[in-house]
This record gives sequence, structure tokens and C-alpha cells, in this order.
Amino acid sequence: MRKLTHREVARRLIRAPKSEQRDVAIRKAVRQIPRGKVATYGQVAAAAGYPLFHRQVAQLLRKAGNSLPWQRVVGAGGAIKLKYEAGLEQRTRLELEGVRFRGRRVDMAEHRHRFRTWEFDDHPLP
DNA sequence: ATCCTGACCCAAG
DNA sequence: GCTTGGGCCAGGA
Repeated sequence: MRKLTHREVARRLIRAPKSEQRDVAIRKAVRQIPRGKVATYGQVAAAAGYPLFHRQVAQLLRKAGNSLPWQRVVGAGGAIKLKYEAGLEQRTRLELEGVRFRGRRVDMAEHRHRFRTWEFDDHPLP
């Protein structure tokens, strides 16, 4: 049995927030990613205020269609997670925005979007 | 309630 | 680089 982190314990204790409210927050986070930049599913979830909800980010993007800049959300490390033609379309869309790839992944060092945080340099969050 | 699935993630091997 | 197991969450059967 693995030891649970404090966050995991908290996650089990509190009731999951209403999904609609969460979806609104996630959509907002996705819209914040500018052209030429990308963010990971996990990044978007955390930026929306719901760490651990990366799977729901994907679920929502699928449902949202083209109402969001879905191509700017990629897997950890810059991997394209869509299969076949859909994956090709995402890559093409990103390249049109000036995003460059290293092999089959986005060059994250150059194109990763940094979401705004409340964290201060001298008071880092735990 | 249980089982399965998915545009996930990550530590191991 | 890679595959895999375990962890994660919601929605549908």
C-alpha cells in the first residue's frame, strides 16, 4: 500500500466540486493559452484550480469541438495524444501558429505557456 | 453498485 | 528511446 500525500487525502475528504463550475474554469484556462504556445493537460487542470483533473480536460476538449483552441493542449513533455488524422491536424494547426517540433513532440522549452500564479519568489508554495 | 473506457501522467524496468 | 503497471476522474452500459 502506497502512502498517500496530503493532497490525495484532502481529495478523498472533500466532495468533488460541481462539474459545470469546473468546466467553466477549465475553458477559461485553455483560452488563456496564446497563439504559438501550448500547455499540457495537467497544466491546464492545475491552472483552472483542479489539479489531478487532467483527464477531464481531455474529456471537455473533446466535447467542446472548435469553440476552444484545443490544438494548444498537449500531453506531458509535448506529446500529441490524438490518434491518426486527428493528431496530424493538431500538429498542422500548431505549426501554422509557429510552433516547432523536436521529433514527434512540441519543443516545450520554447513553446510551453507559463500560467500566471499567485506564488511569490520569496514565499514559494509547498 | 460495478465494470469499462478514454485527446492523461509518471515512475520503473 | 520503449512498454507497463498503478494511479487518477467522470460518464455510460
